Amino acid sequence: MQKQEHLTKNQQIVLDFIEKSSEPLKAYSILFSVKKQGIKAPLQVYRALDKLVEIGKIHKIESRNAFVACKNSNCQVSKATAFSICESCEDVTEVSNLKLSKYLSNFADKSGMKYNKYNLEFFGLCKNCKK
Amino acid sequence: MQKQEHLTKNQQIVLDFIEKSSEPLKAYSILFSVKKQGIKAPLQVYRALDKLVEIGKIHKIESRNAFVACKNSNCQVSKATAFSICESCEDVTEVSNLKLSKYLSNFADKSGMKYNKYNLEFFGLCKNCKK
DNA sequence: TTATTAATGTTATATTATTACATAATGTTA
DNA sequence: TAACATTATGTAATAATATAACATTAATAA
Ligand SMILES: [Zn+2]
Ligand SMILES: [Zn+2]
Ligand SMILES: [Zn+2]
Ligand SMILES: [Zn+2]
Repeated sequence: MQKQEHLTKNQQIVLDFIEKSSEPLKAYSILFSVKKQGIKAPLQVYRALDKLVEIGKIHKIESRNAFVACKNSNCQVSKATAFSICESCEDVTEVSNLKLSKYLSNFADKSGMKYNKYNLEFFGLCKNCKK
Repeated sequence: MQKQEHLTKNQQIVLDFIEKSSEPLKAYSILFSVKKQGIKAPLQVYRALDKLVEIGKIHKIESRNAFVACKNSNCQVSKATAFSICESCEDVTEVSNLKLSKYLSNFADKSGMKYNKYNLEFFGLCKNCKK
């Protein structure tokens, strides 16, 4: 039950741009950059972003209101995501750790709530910025 | 090395209001509600929120741009936070689980990055909404 | 006291995201 | 195919969230 094979034109334009970037991108900076490709309004970008998040091609870094391409081939849907964020240079990396994802996916606490999704953001200083 | 003992007037007004609420509150809804107490501008609310987050009295739910009072007496600073969020009724509960917090605080991956902070948000359906 | 830091008040503005509505493209079923 | 439903688009307007800039006052420290 794949979610969607074919991306529409706008979705592809936005995805291409995000995939080329080495850093998280904000919606309006994407908008500015894809104007030459015919995308004119915020809503066109937000709609593409929503869909790309839904199918797991990109993830939203909630604490930064920014978007990154999924670097983890396993993420077919954005339902179990973890990132490490450098508070100095704002570099963001998707954490891909099987033990962690298993631990969190199976996590259950006293609330009796069954979780079907999580997002985890780690903060610290990256190798470069630690020096 | 306590961070701050004494809250200023604005900080106290905002904190009181958040503590009374059973649900996460957004900055502008706080602003609207504390106008009768002399707080007039967004920045006054945002400054109070910033400080309250910094000293761990409240936490920001990043995926919702909303704020909740800390329910975990251990949180002196907002550096290791976890929440469960009902995607139906938007109820938010602070997860207080020693094993989880130890696991995440000690987490290290191949990136070699040392984390000094994290925020985790679980999503699902709460007991009520599951019925 | 003097200097320094932290908080405040106020206005304006920047940034992020959605509503509303009309239209077009695509997929499904008969 | 025709009829219908679903999904995506285009466009304009506006809502919601957050910060910059600057003047002033209060609290702390030397
Ligand atoms: Zn991913
Ligand atoms: Zn860094
Ligand atoms: Zn707490
Ligand atoms: Zn619920």
